Amino acid sequence: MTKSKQNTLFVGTLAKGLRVLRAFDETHTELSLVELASLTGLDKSAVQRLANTLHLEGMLDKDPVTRRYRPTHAWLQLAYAYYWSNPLVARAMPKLIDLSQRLGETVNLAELSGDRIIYTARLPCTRTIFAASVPGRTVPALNTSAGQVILATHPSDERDAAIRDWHLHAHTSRTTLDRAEIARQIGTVVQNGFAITHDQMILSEIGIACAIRGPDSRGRAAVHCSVSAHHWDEARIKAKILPWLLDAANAISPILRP
Amino acid sequence: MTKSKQNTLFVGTLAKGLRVLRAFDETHTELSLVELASLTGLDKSAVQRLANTLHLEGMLDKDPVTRRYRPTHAWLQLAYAYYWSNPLVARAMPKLIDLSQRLGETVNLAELSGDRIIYTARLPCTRTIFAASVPGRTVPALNTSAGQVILATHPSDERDAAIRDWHLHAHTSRTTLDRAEIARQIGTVVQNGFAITHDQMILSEIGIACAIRGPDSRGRAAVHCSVSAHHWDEARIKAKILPWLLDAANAISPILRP
DNA sequence: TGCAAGGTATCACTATATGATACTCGCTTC
DNA sequence: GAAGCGAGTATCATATAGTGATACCTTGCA
Repeated sequence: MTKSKQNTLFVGTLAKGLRVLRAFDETHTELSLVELASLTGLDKSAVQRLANTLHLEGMLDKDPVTRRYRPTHAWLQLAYAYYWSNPLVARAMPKLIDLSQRLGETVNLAELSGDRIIYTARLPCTRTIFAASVPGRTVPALNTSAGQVILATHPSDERDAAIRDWHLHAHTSRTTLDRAEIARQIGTVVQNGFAITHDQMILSEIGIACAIRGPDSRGRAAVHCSVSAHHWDEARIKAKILPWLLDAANAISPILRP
Repeated sequence: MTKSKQNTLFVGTLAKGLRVLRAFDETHTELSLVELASLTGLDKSAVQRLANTLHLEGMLDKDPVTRRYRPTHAWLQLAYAYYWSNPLVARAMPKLIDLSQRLGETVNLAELSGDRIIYTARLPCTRTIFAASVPGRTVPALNTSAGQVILATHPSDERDAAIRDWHLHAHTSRTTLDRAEIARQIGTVVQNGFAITHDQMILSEIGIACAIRGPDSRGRAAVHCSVSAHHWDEARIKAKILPWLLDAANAISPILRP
């Protein structure tokens, strides 16, 4: 009704239910009925039914006193099912663990998802902030070393289109928002085979990434390492981190090199 | 129709859509239409519509050649939202990281969910198997050290009811299925304040757990450590692991001890 | 070449979701 | 402490939106 539904293959009610689930994020950790209604754009009655159904189905907890809804453990179980369906994670995990213990620094598996990077596996270290210690976080690909190193493996026309069109977001005051500058950076990534970025997601953080290539040699994921600028400079990173990072990325890649 | 729907507050269509999502698990990583139909008990047409909707909404990928469905990154994003809604994880994470680096062994945050334990945060080490390296896995509480140590903080009537009624599952040939034996074990856990189990989830694995207590001093979660019986015996565990595990669990507990 | 199994598309029907309305309960506020 | 407000809950007549039977395609196998 609100918008013309595609056709008879589309179940609007289910789509609305998903809107309710997706209303929850890092800034909306528990929501009341009216908050859900305003976030989803659905009317109060609909949200009442939908949220109640999700509650009965074990997808939403309901605080008996405040009447507010929050995600349940079931959300994590879905993630668990996801992990089994993603063969890359299983192949990467042992290498990532090795790498993490060798470096003593935060190590991630990053995958491209549309124009964003999603961190699918994370091995945090002592200094890691919370947002970077749990999996599932997504950030604009162009703003991250992982995104840049993946993009650098793509044909140049796709690359140019991505640099032109993909979304950017200033997570810090020093996030690069200048697309020409990003294009230049990715140019050097193409040469080097690795990417290093500074201060993009949080200040004084350095991100280093190497691409994991598919059988077609196209990158769809990256091994990513995040370190503090207070403890590391580029020279030491290139000497002490990069070789291992490259090794790990290559070991994970299913590519058949002749 | 199939079963009498509760009442007008329940949206059957949404519930069916969730059935489709939950059809995926460790043994069902990608599913065809008819497989989905038989797993969910829904008819082919319904699954067709539901799966198609989930696909259009970005919850299911569809392999263009095999026509099979699989979970998308969105499932992990839900997990990310979950993490922000669970305050325990944020509080526990730094302590768990410390602990993991100090011990060099696999460390988990385990929470009680019905009669099961769900691992909400995991810090794997080199020897960790895949299933134990990704979060969201659930196992019967009675069969795990984490479940036992949590249950040991509950009033004895609840404890007895749980030991009598909760589900068990033999993951290995040596999993304890004798409820009297489990009762005995939990009895000693009550005395000791920690739990140690052998060979319950996989062979030659030793699980050690300490309870995280809520403000009412009731345990709802545990810090859990998993080590190999080839490298550790109980004496060394008690000397080298337990003290740190207890410390971590206490540090995470929001309980106010006088 | 023909069959079987799985995926796709269509359609008339009515069960099912809809959303307006009204009721209840806790709060502030005056 | 009455009045007003905001939020959650419950009910109901209506027609929209999901249903599931059927038929059509496509693919793989014998």
